[in-house]
Amino acid sequence: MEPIANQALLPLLSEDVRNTVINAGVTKRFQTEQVIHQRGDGMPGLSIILVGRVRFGIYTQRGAYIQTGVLGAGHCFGEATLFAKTPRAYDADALGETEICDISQARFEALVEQSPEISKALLVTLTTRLYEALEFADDLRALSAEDRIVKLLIRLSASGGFDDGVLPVRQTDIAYALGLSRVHVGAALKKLQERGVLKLGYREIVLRARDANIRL
Amino acid sequence: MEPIANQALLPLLSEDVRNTVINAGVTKRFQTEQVIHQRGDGMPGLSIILVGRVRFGIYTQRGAYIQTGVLGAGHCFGEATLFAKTPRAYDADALGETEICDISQARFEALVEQSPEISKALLVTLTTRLYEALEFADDLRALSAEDRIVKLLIRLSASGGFDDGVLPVRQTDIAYALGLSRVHVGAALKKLQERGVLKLGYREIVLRARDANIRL
DNA sequence: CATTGAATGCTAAATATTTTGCATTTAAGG
DNA sequence: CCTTAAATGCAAAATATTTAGCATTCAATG
Repeated sequence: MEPIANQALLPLLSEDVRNTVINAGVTKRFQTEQVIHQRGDGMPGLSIILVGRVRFGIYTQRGAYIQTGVLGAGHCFGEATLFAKTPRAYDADALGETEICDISQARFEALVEQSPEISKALLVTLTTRLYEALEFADDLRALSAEDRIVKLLIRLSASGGFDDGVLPVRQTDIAYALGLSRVHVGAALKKLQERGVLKLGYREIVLRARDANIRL
Repeated sequence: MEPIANQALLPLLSEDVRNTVINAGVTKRFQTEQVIHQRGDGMPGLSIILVGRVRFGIYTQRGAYIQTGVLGAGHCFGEATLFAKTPRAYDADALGETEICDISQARFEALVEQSPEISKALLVTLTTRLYEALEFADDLRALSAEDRIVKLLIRLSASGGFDDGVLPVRQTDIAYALGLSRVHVGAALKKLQERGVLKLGYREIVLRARDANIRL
């Protein structure tokens, strides 16, 4: 799915520091679907998405994939390997052609020492993501599946420059993003279409009432 | 429920800095159930729990209460008012006799400027909490209600010094913490008891197999 | 020690959601 | 233009979970 989280790291940094940070790391390219790292990997360090999007998730014991989230360009990941000293918590793979800048722990620590700005930016990013995660969990309980779908679509619509609210989403994407079955998503979307909230297409959804009756 | 989150802020600070921080704030006492702040409140600043526990949650449109989490002594809250510039996201109230130290935004900024150590500690706390929140959301999908209950009990058991795994929990607490109905929790607990995993009591649960067949 | 409010136990009906399986539609490629 | 893999639509059965309501047990306290 789309990158939902706001407040990416890179835009929060001054141009100078941003360049310094990027130059301190090693940049690698990944093709669509290519694995960036796996849950359990050691290699502490901060990774920054320069281009593209990265999907995070894990496989349950029965082999089902659980998508935890998607981050877009400018965002970082792997903070937990630095600050919580834990191995990578999720499998990560590229959603399109993607460039990742990896900064080793040693390099990162030197950078932070040198530019306190980095810590501040990280605090903003992480706080935003924490509260988004909490809100996501709350919504799971407070909102119906239909409402959660509408909320997701509205966010998506608000996030990127899509013409006329034509969103390039597959129903499967919605199912993964929200942790619902495809069948349930399909049924909910059908109801929403009947209510005139949106119009379904092949690989796309046209959002009619951006502000439906949903409180974001 | 109990404080689940690890890596509280205060223990991560050196004694000096910890004292400086606490002295920079205004400490208030709260009785059980007393409201500390409400969702939407302005007042940016960092709040630190010196004594007791604080429960966070919101009310849905239909009046149902959703408990988002509980934080214990040493933890901080209100980061989002500083770093994300948002109003308080949750209603907060004291779970027992509680002492909260409030540090104004101005004071906090001065402190951070003076002791970079504070930023680092905050990064550790926030990262830990972010990944706990993500894991919580994942568990919602990957684990059955029974497994989530066992996981919660094991964590609780591991967190505090309870004799022989005798946990002072009400079934209602579990229901709130996990977002399940009391009936469902009761039924799941009964099954677990039949399997010999635990023993139910009045206002308490005795955990028999701490490591059940659950992968934490 | 009797009373009482809180906590638990239990049941049945209603709702939400997943699983399975197959049919149909769509866009892309040969 | 035909073929094909992916995406969607749909239906039925199985599960999971909530809601509502009431009975019972427990412990605090007067």
